[in-house]
Amino acid sequence: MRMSTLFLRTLREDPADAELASHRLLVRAGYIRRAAPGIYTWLPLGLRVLGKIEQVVREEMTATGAQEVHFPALLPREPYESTGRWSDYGPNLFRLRDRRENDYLLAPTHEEMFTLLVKDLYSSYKDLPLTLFQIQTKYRDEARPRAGLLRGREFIMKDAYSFDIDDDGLDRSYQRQRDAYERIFTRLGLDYVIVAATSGAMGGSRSEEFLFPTPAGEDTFVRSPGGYAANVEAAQSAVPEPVDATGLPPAEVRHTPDSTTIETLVAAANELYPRPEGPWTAADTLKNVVLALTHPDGQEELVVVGLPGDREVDLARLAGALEPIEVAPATDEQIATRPELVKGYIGPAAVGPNTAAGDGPDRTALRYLLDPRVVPGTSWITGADEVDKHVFGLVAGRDFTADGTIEAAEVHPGDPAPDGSGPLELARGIEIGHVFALGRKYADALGLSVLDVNGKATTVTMGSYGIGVSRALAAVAENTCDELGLSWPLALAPYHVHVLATGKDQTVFDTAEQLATELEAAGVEVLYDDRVKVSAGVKFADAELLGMPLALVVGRSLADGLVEIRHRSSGEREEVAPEAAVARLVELVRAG
RNA sequence: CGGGAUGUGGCGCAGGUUGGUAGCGCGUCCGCUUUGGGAGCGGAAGGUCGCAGGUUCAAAUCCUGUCAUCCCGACCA
Repeated sequence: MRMSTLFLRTLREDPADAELASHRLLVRAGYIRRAAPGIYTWLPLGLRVLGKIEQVVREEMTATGAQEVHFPALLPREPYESTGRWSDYGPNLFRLRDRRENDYLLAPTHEEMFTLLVKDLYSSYKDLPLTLFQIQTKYRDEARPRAGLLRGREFIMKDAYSFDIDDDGLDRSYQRQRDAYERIFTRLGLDYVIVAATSGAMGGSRSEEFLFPTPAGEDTFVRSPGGYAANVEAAQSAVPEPVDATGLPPAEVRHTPDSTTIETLVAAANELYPRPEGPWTAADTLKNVVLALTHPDGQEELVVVGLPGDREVDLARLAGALEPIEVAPATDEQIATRPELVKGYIGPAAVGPNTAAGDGPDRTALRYLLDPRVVPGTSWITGADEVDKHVFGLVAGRDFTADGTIEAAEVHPGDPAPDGSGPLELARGIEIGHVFALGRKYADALGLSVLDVNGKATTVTMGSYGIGVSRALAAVAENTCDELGLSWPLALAPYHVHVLATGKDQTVFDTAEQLATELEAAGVEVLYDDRVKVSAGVKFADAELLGMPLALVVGRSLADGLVEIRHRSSGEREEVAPEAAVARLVELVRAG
């Protein structure tokens, strides 16, 4: 490609609406243009990179035995109605009407369509297992698109779906996809972390996310030195051993005036009831928080969650633990509907356990759920269900029990991993892939079954596997760029070698032209900067901004019989004779 | 949906408080000079100042409304 004719305009200044390096540089380097919030146009250079990423994904998917199909992005309402997602997806779904007032949507993901397609064509266990995939444009009307390609409203996604007759088959299909994902992200040169994820609204047995670690990421995850890793929403707490409570004094109700918060309670305890072994801390208190749940059928329920006073409720974790039930802090009005709840002084005595509560139809009973760290034998200061009164030395298991445990407390850095693999650290990442053992939810909802060996109809079990392709492109850019510009790995770069003719000497241009042609003939992808009247400085700066992994500079040193090869990522330079340049570059390109 | 900010040639911005012929840098076009780190000089094109009302002799500027975009949060694959 000759730069004099390439459809490209680089920007010297950062676009005002771009914050993140990848976003800024992809726009400045002329790879993408914003068309609408969260919606981008692919320019020639960007499209070449996108094509290469798609190709890597396609090759690895095909290698697993998956077959490529392509669905429309514009879909009718009915299939999404039958799985409930027409309404479940809420405002995030792009909806539209045709001229006859029929409802359509721009697909946010295609589970329904894949399921129906297989139902349409297959009906025997002999047809399974089957894995299909597509690389498709997806649409989600995000409340707040941001960071360019990293979180768009239109984005390109590879989605694959496996269909198996039984759970063992699903396990194998899942593992095969998971392995392929590791190969794909390795080939893309992307750092990634595999974390346990919540199974989410889709239900299912097993789910893992592939995260690209970056401070700009929107997911928080935890990991331990010993290898435990989980999305913070799915992270399990390390549960301590029960403590022997024999010999602990009986609980005692004490006067604690104006102590409606953990902070004031600890202050009151230390002032009025100091203990010899050191001051009371928030960790000695048991905080009971009232939450309002909304069930999918619209019913509301209040629950009380008890957790150590040095932790806040993490609503995202709680929501993850209760999905698809929605969660919100209870309002004062809601708390007032239960006379036994004395705000600021709520204790286990009033709320738990309630044998009538649970998953039964009676949601008027107040459930009491405990943080897993509140194990039998631990002793707490907690509310006495009376204004200005707290109870000291209330022992779990001896003096109170609950209706169950729940992961609702925020995770702190340094908390032990649940598998004993060391202290947890918290980090941010962006989801670039998700593998998901769906099970039979969609097959059930849409009636996908096949006849088994005995001629009996059996519901198919499914997995779904996504990769954010356009997001991965941005992640690679983010991962590799520097202050000068983009810097692509050879496998993804729009062109392998950027040939620069610098100077005004005609022989420079002739030589550069000839070398570019020879490189192309040798199968190397070449971007040749043949622009005349453009200074060397401009060409160097553009080459660094555009980020081809190798540059061949033909210029000043040509008079001495030398040309220069530059390595974009390392900054390394080597000088070779023009006759040797092609062979050397071919060698570098072949080496990867 | 809450909080904050911003809308002025293709891009980045000034001007606005004090109303009076719309400006700067980059980019683009023409000419000459330059050519290893985003060149110089001279000339040129390009803007209903987000939109709609209002105040005024006169509005980018003041008032009212409205729309849009970005950032933080909530939410979210």
